Amino acid sequence: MAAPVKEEYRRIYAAVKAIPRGRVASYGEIAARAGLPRRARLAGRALSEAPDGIGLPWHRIVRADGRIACRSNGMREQERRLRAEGVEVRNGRVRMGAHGLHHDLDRAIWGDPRD
DNA sequence: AACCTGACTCCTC
DNA sequence: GGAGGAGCCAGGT
Repeated sequence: MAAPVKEEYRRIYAAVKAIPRGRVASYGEIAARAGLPRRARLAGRALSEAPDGIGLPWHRIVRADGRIACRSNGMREQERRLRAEGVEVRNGRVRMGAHGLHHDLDRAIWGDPRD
């Protein structure tokens, strides 16, 4: 028997929750981490339908180019939350090179980009 | 089923 | 860096 579609959402939420504080990831990256390659849009949809009460760090998800994707409200809030955890946001844009995932190794070698 | 839309991404110019 | 277009997948009408 096939699992309900919600299962895909659950995986995406898990991937989002796995993002460390002060770090951001793109929709595509989240989808990939959830075992759903090329489903960036699904990640976006999943987040748009995500209940607020489950402690999901939705603000750590931005577009691949580092820009905040939210069309309607939430954009301001996302920016505020990111700054609150040390992520540099400028003109609704995040420095992916500095805060993106898969930079853990670089950070260990070159040091914290925020220094 | 066709058509439209969207918290996406990539390429070209 | 912005504009246009194509590929992408899921939902709503």
